[in-house]
Amino acid sequence: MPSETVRITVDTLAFAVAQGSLEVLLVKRKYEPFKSYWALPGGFVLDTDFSLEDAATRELYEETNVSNVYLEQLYTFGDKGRDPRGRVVTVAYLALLRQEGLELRASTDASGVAWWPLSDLPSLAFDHEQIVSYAYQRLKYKIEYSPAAFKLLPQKFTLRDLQTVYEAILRKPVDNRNFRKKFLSSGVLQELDETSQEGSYRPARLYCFSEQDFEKLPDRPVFVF
Amino acid sequence: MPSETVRITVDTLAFAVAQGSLEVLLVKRKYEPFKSYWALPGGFVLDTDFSLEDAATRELYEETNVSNVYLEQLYTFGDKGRDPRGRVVTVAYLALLRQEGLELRASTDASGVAWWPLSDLPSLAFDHEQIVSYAYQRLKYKIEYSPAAFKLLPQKFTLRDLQTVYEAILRKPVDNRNFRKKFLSSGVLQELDETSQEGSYRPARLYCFSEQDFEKLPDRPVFVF
DNA sequence: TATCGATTACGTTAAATTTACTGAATTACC
DNA sequence: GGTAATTCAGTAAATTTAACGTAATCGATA
Repeated sequence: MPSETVRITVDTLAFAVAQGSLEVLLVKRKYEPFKSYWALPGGFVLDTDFSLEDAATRELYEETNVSNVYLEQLYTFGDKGRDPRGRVVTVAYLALLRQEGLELRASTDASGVAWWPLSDLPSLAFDHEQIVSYAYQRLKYKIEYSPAAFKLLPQKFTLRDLQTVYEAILRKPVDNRNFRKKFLSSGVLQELDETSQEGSYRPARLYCFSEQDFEKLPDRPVFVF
Repeated sequence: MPSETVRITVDTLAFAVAQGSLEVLLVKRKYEPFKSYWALPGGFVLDTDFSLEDAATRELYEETNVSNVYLEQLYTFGDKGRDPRGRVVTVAYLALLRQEGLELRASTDASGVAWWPLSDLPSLAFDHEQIVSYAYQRLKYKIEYSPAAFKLLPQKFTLRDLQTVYEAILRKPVDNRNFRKKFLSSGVLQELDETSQEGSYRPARLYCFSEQDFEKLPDRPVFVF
């Protein structure tokens, strides 16, 4: 009665913002199916994985050497025929991180790992293009009502850094002054005593994100631009 | 390499509003595990199910005789130990429907089907209580930015009917006049030439929902009360 | 047939928020 | 000491929200 053999994988779509552009982390497949295609890092859930998120964390680490990142479940894909090897149900995860300090390293069953700009992706294995667009949609909404954007920034950042993240994700410029006003009046930013000298102009104040103050906000979109 | 045997089920949490109260559809289990506990309708994904949503639709029909309802994927639960029979990954679905015209009928492996008020549920099998609270959370947000509430109403309805749905889900009274104003000015309601006589007072105008006009709205919360 | 209770339906106003701006302050560089 | 570039402070009109008052319409009642 209980169905044929169904196998479960977890795939992770990792986002980061680099030089004002939104990028995703991909691995190049060394073997069939979809040999030499780029794909999301991921793989089969093992007996030793307590949770699906644990599995996603482990696979991300094994396939890219990336660890310690924010993860959340995205969507589960299970249509017949999405994997030529048989029925495979994939639980997709969304990861948000910074590129600095990473040492990308492909596993032995991959021939490469790299960041790709979302606006210029290669064609992907399986139905991974669908996962990418689903994840991007989610991210766009998420930065409006959650502290998601801060997962893409270092602890200390300037308002310009924060705005760059929003503009990269929204793909449109936002009004400098209204952006600052909305964030400063929201109370989620803690002003630090440090500044950041970027160029031959006025240095920008550094801030850090206050999780506690964020909790006080209503849980509906507050960072809408 | 590809893990132990993992089995996949789809469980559906069906919501409806009856007499101003939000209710969920449950089935009573006839066999172990969790014999005689109430649980969400659902079961194993079969080879014949093309998609996971197809599987959810089929299981809902087999276990409760309910068909033709709105379904959307909710979340996937896969922690070890959530099912005593072994590793079971459950893809949970959210269903929205009306109770009128249904003929609930339990399958042979269940000893009952019934609507339960969300505010007064029995203790549930597996981790189904977690699924219920996740679904309720989702529904609460969903009626703010999506036409979800209309899935719980007949084609023709009064503004009072609509308000009752919102109040049942939000669990709080809403200002009558502001509620009407917001919906009427949103443009998603088409005024009909009919009225509904409910009691010994002024009859209420009937409206229907316009999907097209809804599409024109910004995709952020517009029905917030 | 006039009044009453209940509910639908329409408006009004003050407060809060959003949007589109003006312009000053600070830095490195020449 | 001026210039370019960017950070940062603020203002004012337009829009939206929140909290109300009140008229219109029905069946029931007397």
